[in-house]
Amino acid sequence: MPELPEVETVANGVNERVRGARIDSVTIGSHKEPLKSTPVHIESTLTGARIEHVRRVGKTIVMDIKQHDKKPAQVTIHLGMTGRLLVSKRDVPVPPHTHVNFHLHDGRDIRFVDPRRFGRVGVVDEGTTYEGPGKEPLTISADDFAALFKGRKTAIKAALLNQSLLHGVGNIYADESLFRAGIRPTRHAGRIKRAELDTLHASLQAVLKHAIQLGGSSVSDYVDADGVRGFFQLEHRVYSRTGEPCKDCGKPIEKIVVGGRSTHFCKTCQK
DNA sequence: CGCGGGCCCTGTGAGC
DNA sequence: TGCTCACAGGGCCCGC
Repeated sequence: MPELPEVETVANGVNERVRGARIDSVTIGSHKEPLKSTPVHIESTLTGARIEHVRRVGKTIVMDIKQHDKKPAQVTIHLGMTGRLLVSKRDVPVPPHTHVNFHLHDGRDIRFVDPRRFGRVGVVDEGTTYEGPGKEPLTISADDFAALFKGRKTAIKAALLNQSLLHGVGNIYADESLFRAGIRPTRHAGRIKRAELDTLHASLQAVLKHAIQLGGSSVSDYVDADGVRGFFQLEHRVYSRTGEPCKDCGKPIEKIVVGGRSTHFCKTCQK
């Protein structure tokens, strides 16, 4: 489901609701795929901990927690394609596909729900900090951005999706930023001129910031921590607009496969 | 090491 | 109406 703007929206929403709360206990479901750490490890790290802060690193939600007499630790929550993180009162029925349920001392739950089970919940050892696999798209400099693609033969779209380079960009925002920069998704990353990479750097940051302001993109059923849909899908210029007229030139938007993902672009506007 | 393809899952909607 | 099939915002793992 979610890319950087959606994860940021969820993390901020959950942070506002649960910051400072105490975790009494944790219920963990029977499926093992959604767990990146063992149930015992998750339970021992979370039980009795106070939630200091909830934030985003790449596409991962990070909960900073503190247990009495222990070093700070973190819970990492990756939403995969269909994951949600819901804050509910305990008497609200627990939805199907709830894999981890954090029970707060104040009577609320934080529920990790994920039908497809591509998401993951884990804990980071006390005293270490989760950094994510790559660089932050919102704060990377133009120089560092350009350096990521040097010598890479892969398509620029595939490079944008590579989380060990930049973390947080997914299929929607890769397509949207390439359209706004006028760059064809299939171009070899290493052969793109510096001036074009500077344009892409600016387009990517602008599109991500705009999407965050609008609460992310709601394609199908994405909702934030309050169950509210985002509105950035109304600003999509190419993603999921196959055959529809380009907003700039009027020619139909094309759909191909790049890096194993559906890729939308305008053959006239993107060189 | 870099890169492409297959695979993991369930739910939804298009098309027949 | 009801069924089948393709496809979905992600990422790991494998082989080349």
